Amino acid sequence: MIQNTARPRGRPRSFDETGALEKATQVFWSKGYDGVTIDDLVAGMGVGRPSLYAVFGDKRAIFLRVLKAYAERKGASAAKALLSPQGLRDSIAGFLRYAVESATEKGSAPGCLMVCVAPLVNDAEVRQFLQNAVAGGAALVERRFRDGITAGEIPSDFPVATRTTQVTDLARGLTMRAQIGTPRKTLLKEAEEAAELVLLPPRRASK
Amino acid sequence: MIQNTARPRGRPRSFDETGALEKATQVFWSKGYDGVTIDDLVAGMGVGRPSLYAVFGDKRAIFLRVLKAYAERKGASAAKALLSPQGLRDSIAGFLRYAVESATEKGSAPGCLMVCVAPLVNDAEVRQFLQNAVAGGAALVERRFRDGITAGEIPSDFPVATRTTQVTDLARGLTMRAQIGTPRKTLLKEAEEAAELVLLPPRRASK
DNA sequence: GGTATTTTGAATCATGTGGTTCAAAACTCC
DNA sequence: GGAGTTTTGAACCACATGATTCAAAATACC
Repeated sequence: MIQNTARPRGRPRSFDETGALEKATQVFWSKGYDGVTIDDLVAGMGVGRPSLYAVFGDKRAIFLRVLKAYAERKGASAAKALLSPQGLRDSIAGFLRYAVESATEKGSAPGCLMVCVAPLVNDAEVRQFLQNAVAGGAALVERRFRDGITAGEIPSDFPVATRTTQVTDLARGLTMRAQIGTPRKTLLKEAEEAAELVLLPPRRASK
Repeated sequence: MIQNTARPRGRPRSFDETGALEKATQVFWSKGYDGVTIDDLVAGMGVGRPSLYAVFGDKRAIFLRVLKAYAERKGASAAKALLSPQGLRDSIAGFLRYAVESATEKGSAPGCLMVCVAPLVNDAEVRQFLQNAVAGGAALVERRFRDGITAGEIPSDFPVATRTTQVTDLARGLTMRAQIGTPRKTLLKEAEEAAELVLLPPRRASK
């Protein structure tokens, strides 16, 4: 029998691993990648320096773990906002609203780790991860559009691919404006308007 | 009589002031604000350390000068793309194309100093400047829409304010995707599609 | 209780970084 | 050509930062 709750051998850790990573998220989020020092992480995560290196590795490794955990959480939330049973317009608006809300959350820094800070990190692995994450987000939106066609909410010749990148680009724009201090209320209104925009019927092919 | 070409008194400078600032632009652009060290600026600008401090001040002061010069140049170019004599759709598309082109220029880092890096700088004056610059850019777009109404290119009830922020948000989205490596060709196509989107006729008020 | 095992905090070290000093160099003016 | 003026490069300083070491502390196993 394997004891599932078996404690490991030596002195127990004084911190929670995933909890410390969440705190690290806040540190990177508020200071950017290059802006954080190891001392910032030590202070923010509540983990001693030697333990930090032993458990997580150096700054780059910590950021990668933070980024992946963050992407997973945000991806799940975005999927929930997008795919819960509701009309197409509510889905798209919900997606954009979620982007705005998480970028203007009280208690967190404004903006978004993946949209605003990660793209500036000069690291091949971060880049690669970001590109995949971006593609994943777009795939989610695209899927919702296709479901909308199946359900008859939009015509079958709706330009799904085009509108998908437009939704994500608009979300990026809203998020960046959150970063520079645009108030939540303004952005929420614009999220609704953006949803309406991308659902407008395309111009009929002329001739 | 004032001698306009009078050389100043002592040893002449070995660098061109505005030229050095342009080189500094590239340094900040490619490394971000927190990522650059004074040594990076010394190497990139071709200015000795003491001269750098004497003429420009510290890193923050240099960045502010760089940002202002950059904003002025880009603002002028954007205005040119937007307001040159052409149809409304070409104007909007030209604006978005310009955003993409300057964000994917060979020889410069990808992205945009004002859209991608400045928003992350944690400085009150930078923030204030950015907000003004953003408002100024939007005002330019809005003006073009209004001219379009006057010229009869769009109906007088066209939702100018809404579409204006959408154009700028889409531009931000395209620029951020340039930053993470989306190829110019893809983005240029999307710029055209974005211009088409924001010129679609709004839904008629129902009822 | 004693031993093995793991984590922790404090101290430590080498290096990177922001910023200054100072004598020599390169000019103009007389 | 000499005096006055400004810039320059090299050296320098204090401090922040990344990373490691090591004995003490806290636990499980026997």
